[in-house]
Parts: sequence; C-alpha cells; structure tokens
Amino acid sequence: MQRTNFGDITCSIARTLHVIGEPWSPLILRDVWAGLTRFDQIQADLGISRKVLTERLNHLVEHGVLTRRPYDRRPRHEYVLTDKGSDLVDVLMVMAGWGDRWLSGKAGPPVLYRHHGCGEISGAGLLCTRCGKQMHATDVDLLPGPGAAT
Amino acid sequence: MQRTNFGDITCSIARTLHVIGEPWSPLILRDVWAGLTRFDQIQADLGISRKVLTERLNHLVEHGVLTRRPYDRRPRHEYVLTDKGSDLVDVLMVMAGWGDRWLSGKAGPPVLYRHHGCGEISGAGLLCTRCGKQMHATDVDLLPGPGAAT
DNA sequence: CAAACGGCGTTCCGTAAGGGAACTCTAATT
DNA sequence: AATTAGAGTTCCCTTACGGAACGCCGTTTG
Repeated sequence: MQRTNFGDITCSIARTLHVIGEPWSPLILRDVWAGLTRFDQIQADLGISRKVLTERLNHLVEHGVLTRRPYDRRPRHEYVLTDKGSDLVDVLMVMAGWGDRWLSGKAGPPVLYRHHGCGEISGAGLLCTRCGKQMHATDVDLLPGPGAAT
Repeated sequence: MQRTNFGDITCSIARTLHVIGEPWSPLILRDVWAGLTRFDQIQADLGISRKVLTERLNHLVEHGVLTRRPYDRRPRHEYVLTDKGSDLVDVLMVMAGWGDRWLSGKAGPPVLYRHHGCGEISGAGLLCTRCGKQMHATDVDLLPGPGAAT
C-alpha cells in the first residue's frame, strides 16, 4: 500500500480522517449541507474533477455519511446527509470558525450563521455567540457574509 | 498548478484546509499537542516519511500554527503550538469526538480527556460532558482510554 | 420514431505528490 | 579523531489528482 491507511491507526482523529481526510471531501460535505445535493451542482460549484467527485461521493456513501436518494423515476438521485453525516458537519463548523477568526482578514467572514434557536446571527462554531446555547449543523441557516465572493 | 489550491476559494473551510488539509497535518498537530514535539519523535510515532514530515512542519510553521523553539545550544529545536495553533486543535477535539462516537466500536474511545476545570474525565469535544462548561485544547490532559492500542 | 438532451458517471493520459531508504550536515561527546 | 544524535535532503518508484473526452440511459422534442 502506497498511501498510508489512516483507518488502521488507533486514534479517533486518524479514523475520522480516513472518512473525510481526502482532498475535497470536507468541501463536498459542505456543499451538501448548504443544499447543493446533485452531482453536477457540486461539480460546478467546486470545479472538482468528475472522476474524483465520483470517488469521494462513493466513499462518503460507503462510510454512512451520505445517502443516495432518488428524486425522480429516472435513475437520478441526490445526496443527503445521514445523522452520522450531520454530526460530522459540526467539525466543519469549527473549521469555519477558525478560518473566520484567523484567515478571513479585514473583509470579514464569507458566511454568516443564523441560529434557529434565537434567530440571531452568530459566528461559526458549536456555541451560538449570541445566546450562548449549543448550536449544531442542523440548527443554522447560512447567509452571505461581508467577505463573500462578489 | 496541478493540485487545486484551496486557499484561493472564498470559504473559511477551504482556507482552513489549505493550512491543515494535507495528509498527515492534523496528526502532526495532534502529536505536538500530545507532547511529541521533536522531529524524530513525531516521525517514529506516525511512521511518516521524513520527506513529507519536513514539508508539513515547514508548512505549519509558515502558517503560524507551530513555532520552532531551540532547546539546546546546538541547532536543535522542538515544535510548539502558537495561540493560532492551540485554537486549531479545537477542530481536532471535535474530530476526535466524532470518531469516538461513530467509529470506535465496542472497544471504546482510545483516548480520554481530563478537564482541568472540574478534574473529571470528559468525552472529546468543546463542552465538558461532566460539568458542561467550555473546554478547549489547552484545558485537558490526555489519558489512555479503553480502546487504546495494546 | 429518430434525434437531441440532461444527469451521472468512466476512461485515458500527463504530472505532481506520497513512501521508503540511503545519504548529508553539524555540533557535541568520548 | 572517531562516534553519536538530531534534523533534514536526495533519489527512485508508485500512486493519485487534474482535465478533457467519451459512454450510457432514460426522457423530451419535432
């Protein structure tokens, strides 16, 4: 085996990386979370190679993070987060929070999060920066922020 | 450019991936967090190629996540987390929490976290599962858990 | 009913990046 | 002077990403 299999390392971080550690996987998950659920939508949004997108989607489905759901009688389907997958999006929210704090510069964060619980705009993270309560991936709406692409 | 540069995407998740998205980077960060701060220690622990370890360490230092600190008059140094880096370890704690919940099986989590705030053993995450208060990477000690390697 | 279309992959090739082992460099120790 | 230890560096081989073209399969259109 050439590339090391992180799944074999006795470490929950390594095991998690085995599921979403490959290039593009977290961004694919982000897209599905944000409502881009179809192959061509994701492909166009990310500009990812179709080959790699196929591989990643299969991998995420195999590991129970996404499911394929038919949306037509034709063989057409969209990708949906499972519970396991929604829980994983919490990792993305923390990553987004770190990126907002340390990397977004004076333009400000590209995305804002509205907390369903209190209705206010919060910073990215697992605690609402307004009401202080726990906030999960399923508890927010995404809105364009000041640093959003033009 | 062959591999896509995630840093150019207007997305805090993508920007964060630009810093720690490459293979091994999160595990290197984990090692430094856990107290393995020298080149050969990390190399032996992870079994990573020395070439790649060099590249990753330089990358993490360039991006202000780690600093090189001399620990001897000789050109010997160890790698230390910066504030930016400690903040980033929060991402790892959430990843560890997800891995513990969904991937560790009946063996149980390989690592336990003792919260400095209350002194109790907590699950991995950003909230202490015992006292409910916020818990950051700098607020915990790592202990071997039931699923630890033999 | 043949042709075009849309969604979803699959195939192919060129290049970059990881794996592994051997080698280098430098300052300290014996 | 020879040895040791830490920290890279170099070289070669193999794998995997990027990009573009191609294939498949039901549906719509004329």
